Amino acid sequence: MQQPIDLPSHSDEIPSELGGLRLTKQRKVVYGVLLDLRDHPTAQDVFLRAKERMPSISLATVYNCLEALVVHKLVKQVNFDRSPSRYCPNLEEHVHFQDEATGEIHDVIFKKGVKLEDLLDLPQGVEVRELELTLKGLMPSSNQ
Amino acid sequence: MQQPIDLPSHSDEIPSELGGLRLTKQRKVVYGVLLDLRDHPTAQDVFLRAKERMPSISLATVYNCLEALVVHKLVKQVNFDRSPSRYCPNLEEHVHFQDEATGEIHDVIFKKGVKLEDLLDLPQGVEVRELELTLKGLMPSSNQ
DNA sequence: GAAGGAATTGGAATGATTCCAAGTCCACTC
DNA sequence: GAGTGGACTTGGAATCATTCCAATTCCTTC
Ligand SMILES: [Mn+2]
Ligand SMILES: [Mn+2]
Ligand SMILES: [Zn+2]
Ligand SMILES: [Zn+2]
Repeated sequence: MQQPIDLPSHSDEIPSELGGLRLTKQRKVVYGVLLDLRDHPTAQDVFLRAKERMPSISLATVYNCLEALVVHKLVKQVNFDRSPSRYCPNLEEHVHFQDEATGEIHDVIFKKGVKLEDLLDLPQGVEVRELELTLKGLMPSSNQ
Repeated sequence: MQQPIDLPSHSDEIPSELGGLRLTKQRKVVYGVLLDLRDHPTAQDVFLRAKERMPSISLATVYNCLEALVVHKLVKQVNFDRSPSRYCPNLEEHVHFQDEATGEIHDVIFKKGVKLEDLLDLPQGVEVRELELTLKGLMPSSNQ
């Protein structure tokens, strides 16, 4: 059960790939789920939502699709401690804040012009390839 | 098999507690393992090293001790993605850098005077309770 | 030195994720 | 427009770090 794009292949209006990723029906459903409600769902959450759109989809496929989307950098995998991974389609550089009152995860962006070197005492010459910053705390409103 | 401190209880020179944590033989062994080689070992690593000092210690106890040390803030639990947690006895505020060439994890401290608010566009009034920052990349020396 | 509560222990259970082998599907070729 | 090959999907089993549990062992206190 694999179907890359539902358009005539001679069309060049809609890509059958996205960032080098072949867009199968299942991958489109999974990606669509993430784009439609950007609440940082777990794989299980995505699975339940995807099933509404494609009842035949399997959990294994959801994991496969999420993995493919992450590898191709269309989606970020977000980890808070060792709880189930969450998935985020926001491609802007950003970090994650979890409201301890509601459990909700919010995107937070860096201020303009901030550089890592200004922040951290990194050893001379290190090349930072990946950065993950997670925050927990309370939002003003959730503060009763 | 639980033994808080090996000193007469009337002595007040060495605490039988540390940060409110009862120091049993096992907890001292586990904490000692972390202090002696600060290479951010996993629970499994700690277990193997602890067994050299106390062959009877169990993995469950190592997990229990690490948990207790973390709750009492004598040790930080460090997570890189979903790999096994690592443990760090460095109480200074710091973040973690993993050298992708060697796998080694290094402590990195913030520059003096850096404030989160200077860095991030946090919504007005949020109270940040926890911050975890992990980096991956290459050290200059490991660069060939 | 008995009692009670906390800590330790071995082993079973958990649960997110990964693995696997079988079945599908599709893009391409002839 | 059938045939092929390779990628993708799927259900179920396996993995494995971590947690749970019930029994036992240890202090600490009375
Ligand atoms: Mn964390
Ligand atoms: Mn990470
Ligand atoms: Zn996000
Ligand atoms: Zn550290």
